[in-house]
Amino acid sequence: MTRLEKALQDPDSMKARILASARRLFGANGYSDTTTRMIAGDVGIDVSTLHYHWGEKQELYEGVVGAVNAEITERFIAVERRCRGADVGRRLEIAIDVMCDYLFEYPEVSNLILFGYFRKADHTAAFDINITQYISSIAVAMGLAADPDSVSVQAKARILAVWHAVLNFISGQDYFRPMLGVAPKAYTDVVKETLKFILVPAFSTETNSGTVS
Amino acid sequence: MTRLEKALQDPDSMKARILASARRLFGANGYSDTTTRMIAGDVGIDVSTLHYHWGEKQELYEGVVGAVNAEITERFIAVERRCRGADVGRRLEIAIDVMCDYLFEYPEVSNLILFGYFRKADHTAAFDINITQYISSIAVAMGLAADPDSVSVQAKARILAVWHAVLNFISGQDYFRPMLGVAPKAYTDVVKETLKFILVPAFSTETNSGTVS
DNA sequence: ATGGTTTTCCATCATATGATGGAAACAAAT
DNA sequence: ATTTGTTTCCATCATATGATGGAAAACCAT
Repeated sequence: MTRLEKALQDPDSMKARILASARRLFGANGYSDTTTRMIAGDVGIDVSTLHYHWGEKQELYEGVVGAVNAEITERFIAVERRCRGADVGRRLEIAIDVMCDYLFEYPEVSNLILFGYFRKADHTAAFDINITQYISSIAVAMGLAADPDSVSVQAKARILAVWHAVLNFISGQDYFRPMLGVAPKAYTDVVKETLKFILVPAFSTETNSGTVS
Repeated sequence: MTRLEKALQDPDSMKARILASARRLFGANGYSDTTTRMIAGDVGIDVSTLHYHWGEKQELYEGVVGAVNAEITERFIAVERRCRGADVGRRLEIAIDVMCDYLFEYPEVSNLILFGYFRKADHTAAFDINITQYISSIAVAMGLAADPDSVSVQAKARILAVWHAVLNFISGQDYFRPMLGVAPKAYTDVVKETLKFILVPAFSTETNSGTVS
């Protein structure tokens, strides 16, 4: 194993440490409000060292997005596995619990996804956390469609609504928690409860075999 | 009426024209990615003319937020008026229709609200579009609480979830519409339908007099 | 130890941006 | 027409930021 290959895997490597700081800061401030000097300062290195390892700022950002994308894929697969055999209501509860736990643990992920909605930059390739690719498989996992190619517009839209509700509660927590007047720990429970309250009846009381795109 | 007073009311006044451009551009790009030169260029004036009328960039942004806040207040009052006498399900439908129509017409409003969630700047006074102040009155208007002072945490959280679902579908429309593969006009209908599908059953099948904060 | 490779930092550049001073153009009242 | 007050633009400044070259330091196999 060469030195370069090692650097890509060792979580203590400089490149990995920069990535970790970048992920946190991009998630907290967005792309434009995060400077390469901020990230370098957070790691405790000079800005030129950052450029040495990652090249342009955009490449670093793409590195962050790529890592987060891989993580999300992992979680979705975990949800799918845990959903097998359960009915629709139970599947939704599992999905809400797993994704809430993940996103509350890594709130920058939620921010990065939402930031992507606003970026003017071309929404191509590795620069966005692309939820598109997951939607259909989630619909199948939730029992809303038989196979990924025959998911109705309605089903896709409903998945999106669920997903968004989760994201906003996470990203807006500093905003909403004081408004609700609950402790940080209680907030996560309120969020889960609210999501289940809203989503489970909607998806349980219909057959969802109605309109097809 | 002095010249100054006139300038504040006339929508063709330079100050008003700057505000209109600023609103559109801040909404499209966010605060940091919108430069005073971009706004001035959009109006067709020099950047110093912009500063002459509005002072610092932040004051201009606060002007935008203030105007949008006033507009939103107006719409909420309209919703409340149109809801009187209807049952919970019908009230939700009215609220969804009115707010969707408004936000689809002025998508920058949705963006400005969501941008506020991320801003590190102190969340005080005139700088945020502050949804907090509306939540309780909406809960009452929707029939989820008897008076604004006794709105449960759960009811507030549910209002938030509804509100967010709307905002995300608007702000993310360039992102989601292609994914759903529907025409722009059809998209608004899909959004309304989806929101109603998800929200109405949840709020109709319970008494909502359960837990109180 | 030595020589080559890799990594890190200092100094610096080019550009973009928020902001301002002052001159010129314009408007309005007398 | 002259004066006074307002508005607009040009030139400019100070700062922040992305980025790079090159010297110094650290690392590593021999």
